[in-house]
Amino acid sequence: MYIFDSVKKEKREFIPLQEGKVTLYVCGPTVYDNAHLGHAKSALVFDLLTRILNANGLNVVYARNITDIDDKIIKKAAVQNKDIKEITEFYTNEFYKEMESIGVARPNIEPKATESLNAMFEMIQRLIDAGHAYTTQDGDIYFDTKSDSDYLTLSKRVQDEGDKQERVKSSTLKKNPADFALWKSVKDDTLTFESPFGSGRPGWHLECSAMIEKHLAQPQLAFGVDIHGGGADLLFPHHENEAAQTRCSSNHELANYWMHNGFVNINGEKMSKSLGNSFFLKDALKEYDGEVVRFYLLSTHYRSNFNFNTEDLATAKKRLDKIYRLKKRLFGLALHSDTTEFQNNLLEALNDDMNISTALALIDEMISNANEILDTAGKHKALKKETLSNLAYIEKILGFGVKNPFEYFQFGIDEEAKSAIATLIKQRNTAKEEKNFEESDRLREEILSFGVTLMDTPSGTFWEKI
RNA sequence: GGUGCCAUCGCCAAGUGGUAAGGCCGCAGCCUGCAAAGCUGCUAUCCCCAGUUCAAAUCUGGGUGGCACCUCCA
Repeated sequence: MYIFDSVKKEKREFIPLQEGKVTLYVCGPTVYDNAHLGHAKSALVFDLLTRILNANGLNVVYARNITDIDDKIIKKAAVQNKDIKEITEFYTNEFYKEMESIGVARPNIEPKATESLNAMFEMIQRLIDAGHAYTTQDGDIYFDTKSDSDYLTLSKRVQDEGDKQERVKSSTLKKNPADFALWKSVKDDTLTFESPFGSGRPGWHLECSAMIEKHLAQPQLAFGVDIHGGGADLLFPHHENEAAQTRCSSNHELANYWMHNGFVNINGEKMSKSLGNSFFLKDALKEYDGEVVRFYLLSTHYRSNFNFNTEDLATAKKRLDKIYRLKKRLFGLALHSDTTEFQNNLLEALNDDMNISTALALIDEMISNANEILDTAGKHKALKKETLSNLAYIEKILGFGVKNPFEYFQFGIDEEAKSAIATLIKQRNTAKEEKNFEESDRLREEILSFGVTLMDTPSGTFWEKI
């Protein structure tokens, strides 16, 4: 398998630190609001990565954190006049539910900042002892970026002392504008923790380093984890700072491979609070099955910038529909076959830095071939076996086609409408038997008004949500 | 201002030295009572200019046009 390492900026063959095992850490959400499409994209990308690694016979230990200590959370709690914990628990659950709806499996480990404080304290102490951190007069503790000669080697930024730094009105007590907080001494009591350094709260960058050390790292290895991932915006300063913390407090570098997924834009613009164009996952899920959203967000290479729009989402649905129609065609059959050439090719494509486009092209080709043969030789048992096996493989490795195909095509149609449609179909079939096509066409128009389409097949008349 | 990324058919999107995958849309046909679905066929020389090479969408240089990060951010 090959992975593009966004720090070395090249595609590298993936060789795990320990044979047969992979440690993966991905920066998770700060739980103060619902997940937007960007969160979904990131979760989806690393869900896919995990599946591919598994398919290669590797045992993946995947950790994704929940940041439940943050100024934004405090603000939200204040605005809504709610308890901090109420906010974080609510949005953590929302996150889990939303991720589940797009087929993202839960990571093995989901550490929370509030549950990892001791690990952070230990790391701060070691940084202080080693001369990499200092305490200011007002009790804040900063990482001394000047003390790390490898600082900025990750993002390959040029240290500039110039006026650029001036625009950030940071604490004048910092030795260097680039220094970042490990511990913020806070006097208010909204969200503070007792520590050996007094009361306050930890800096954001610290939690990831500490969690990796606590849950995934082994001191004897050259890196804390095999793969560290996150959104492209995290490379600097977040990952740069994480890397510095780990480098200076332990005897190894943080990660062997770095992976950063591209951004999701809305109509060509970055999603942001200030632009007011955030697109929440839950809104997309009102219109489309979660798997359609999954398919759409995954259908473009993970490193590319992704421009979200509803037209392309609808197009993605049409492509996913083809998988489900083939599944519907073979519904109820329980046949098995050995690994097929298609499956080998699919994995090979995904092993090349997750080349999803090639993978989807292979799937389309497989579907076409299967449909063609099924059209002409309906009793082709060997092909059916092979096709079912291929569909099962697609489900497992990509998470496409996991639902009951009939239910999939009925997304958004309520029970009342369903029974009404069923009645009308019966009436129409009667009319058809009587060769009363005028009446059957009239009934079809009536059925279509439910926003569905009809298909007459040898095994009966079916409808699908358009 | 600094750093980096990108520019391929109407739209989405692979390919990164060997002569342009795939999907959507469109057109023609098969199938169908008619449809829908499915199937078949058809549709680009890769932003511009110059260079390297037997050979470039792919490498180099120069343009033009987008975008991202440098501040919390997936």
